Amino acid sequence: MQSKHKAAKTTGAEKPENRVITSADVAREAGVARSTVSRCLSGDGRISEETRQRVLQTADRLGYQINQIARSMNRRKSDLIGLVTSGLEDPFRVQFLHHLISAIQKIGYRPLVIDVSAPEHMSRSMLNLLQYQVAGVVVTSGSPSPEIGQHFIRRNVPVVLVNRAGLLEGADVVNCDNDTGGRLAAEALLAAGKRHFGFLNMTGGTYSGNARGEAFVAAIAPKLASGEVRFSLLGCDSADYEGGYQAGLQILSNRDAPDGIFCGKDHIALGLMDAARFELGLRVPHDLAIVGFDDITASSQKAYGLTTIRQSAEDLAALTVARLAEHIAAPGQTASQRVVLPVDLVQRSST
Amino acid sequence: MQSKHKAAKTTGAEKPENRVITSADVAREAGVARSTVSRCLSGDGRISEETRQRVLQTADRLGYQINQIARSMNRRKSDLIGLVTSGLEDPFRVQFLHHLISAIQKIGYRPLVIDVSAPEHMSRSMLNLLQYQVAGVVVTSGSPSPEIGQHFIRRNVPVVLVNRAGLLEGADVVNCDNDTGGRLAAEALLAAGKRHFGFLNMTGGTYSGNARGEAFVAAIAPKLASGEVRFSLLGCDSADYEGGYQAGLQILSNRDAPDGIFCGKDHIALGLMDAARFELGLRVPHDLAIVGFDDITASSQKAYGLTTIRQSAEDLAALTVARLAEHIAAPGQTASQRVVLPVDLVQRSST
DNA sequence: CGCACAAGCGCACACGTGTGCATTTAACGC
DNA sequence: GCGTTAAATGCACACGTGTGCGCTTGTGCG
Repeated sequence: MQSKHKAAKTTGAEKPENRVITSADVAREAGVARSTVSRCLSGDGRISEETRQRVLQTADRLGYQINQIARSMNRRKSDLIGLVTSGLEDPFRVQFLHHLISAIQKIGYRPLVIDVSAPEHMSRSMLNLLQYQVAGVVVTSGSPSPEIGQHFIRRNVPVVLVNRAGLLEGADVVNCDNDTGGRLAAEALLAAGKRHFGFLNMTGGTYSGNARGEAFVAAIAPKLASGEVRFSLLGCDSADYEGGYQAGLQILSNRDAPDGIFCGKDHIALGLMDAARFELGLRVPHDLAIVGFDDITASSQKAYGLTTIRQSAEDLAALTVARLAEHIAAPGQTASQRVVLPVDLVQRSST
Repeated sequence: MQSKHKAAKTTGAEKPENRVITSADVAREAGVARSTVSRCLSGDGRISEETRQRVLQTADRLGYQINQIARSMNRRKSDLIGLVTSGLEDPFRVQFLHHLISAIQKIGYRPLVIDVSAPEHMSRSMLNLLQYQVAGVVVTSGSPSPEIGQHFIRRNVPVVLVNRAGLLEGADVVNCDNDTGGRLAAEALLAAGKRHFGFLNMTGGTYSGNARGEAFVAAIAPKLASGEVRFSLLGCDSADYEGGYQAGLQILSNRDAPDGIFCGKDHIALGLMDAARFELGLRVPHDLAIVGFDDITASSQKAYGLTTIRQSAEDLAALTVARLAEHIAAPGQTASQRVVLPVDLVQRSST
């Protein structure tokens, strides 16, 4: 080994093509110590502008690429941010991730995606993130156990939950305003002149879905009590187009079906709408008014024109990264926070 | 420093909560050398089953998580696979990434996503991947310069291009069968009784788009020469719904518009279809037949029913990972390969 | 001209793991 | 019982970087 190194040195630039350039190479070439190179790169310490320029220029000339692995090793912290998600099937989540990845890169970090489609592996997968010395974690799917959360807090790794239940002690939570959303949906359906309401979401449902449904019911509670309106809790098997479609076939073939349905997610609403229009011959919104939640891109397409509660994926991502950045800037000193993203009603042709 | 360590040792298990468990802790606890722990974990070497069990059990009990950063440092190779993509706006790319991430995890690796929405940063961003000692790279967007590719080949890092031009010497290429796709599209439109064809894709276009258009033209070339049919090359500003929609408004308001249009991607086709149906009052497929490419999930929804050329995102991902796995198993010894994924026509109501 | 002080720089250690090689232990044959 | 062999294990170095601390060099003041 040692002799090999010496050989490489003595032969000079004979076989440079297969060697990886390290900071030592840059130092030698620039005629300074390796530590000086390091200080130039991190902008640290007391380095003369002249030396600094020379080193940076040399590094560039040699095509030096810093070894992030070695740097992470030394710092005991990488510049990776773990993204815990359950696949890319949910269109809104994709939109969110799109902006999130972009925002993470913008603050100089890299996203490390973990797919936890199998919920039983959730704990193991999240712990695996610690193996990469991640600088932070964003959870967009699944509900991490409090025990898992402790591991991250203990290591001062900030965790942000997005549109999830805030069970996790010490974790930040970024949520859209489900309460207002549910209320706006109720108002929209009331304004459309409907009187028999339904809330359709995946059976069992998620935290967000349940919160939206409860807010919806709370908003119509007075009229419900007076018998002025009716309400049915509806369920579907999956939280997507197909789930909404199948549920629509079943629910709407019933003679006493609701005429105003609020769906927990847009994708479900689109399936419901297609079942109503193309299978059961219902007119939307005349026979059935529909309100969704999220405002995914498909909802605004002419073929649908879904009235929905809009939450901005971009703002949600910005808030998430802002929380992370704050924790990273002051490790262990920033109190966890709960942030709520405003929503608004987007009126289209389904109400 | 040294004294601090000693203090921690002498106080024993007094403050274990804030220390990160290393393999040395496991070794001490299990009464073996640290190297033995390492050998147990990697399944390497000659370790008695008894020792092995005891070590693994101890590791589990202490909640030991191997430090991947340190491991990568030593191996000079991480278990990360770089995913070069340009955002998550294209639905088919999202479907592909979904399966790709899943498949990558299944072979024990982790995806590191790099967003190269700004094409001018492509080179820099790809080179940055080398900083993480990635085990491989998948390029799903942009066209890396040959010069960049050399850096990866030199380091024996396999690169797979997916549905991209195969300019990159030494890189593997996984493509869907654009030629057959273009031909099938032509046959479908001919069978629908159309005679004035168009090919709509983003102006300038991508490698895939151009290949599809050329194959389409080639398939109708004889009839074109005999004057039996006509052909127009159409363009739109963006490769998405909005692009197809705007192009549709402009193209179809023309009196001499095509009555059978093949689109480079489904998403464009959906926009075109909506413009035709809801803005210009055309009947699909009576007045205008449309064929797309990809078979994204939205295309099969009742509101669209788009006839399209289907490529399987899942198979595409499987082929991609298979190529990577082969290169990783035999570094630098596997010749680069060009793989073609079959496509087929999915007949729906738009033809 | 001598001394003090500050700025710039280099030495050497640490991070946690993998692995070649030497060493120890156990088993077996004569 | 001893020598030989193979299996099991431990030692120590290497990977590339960040950084505390001490050394060198230059400058200004008395």
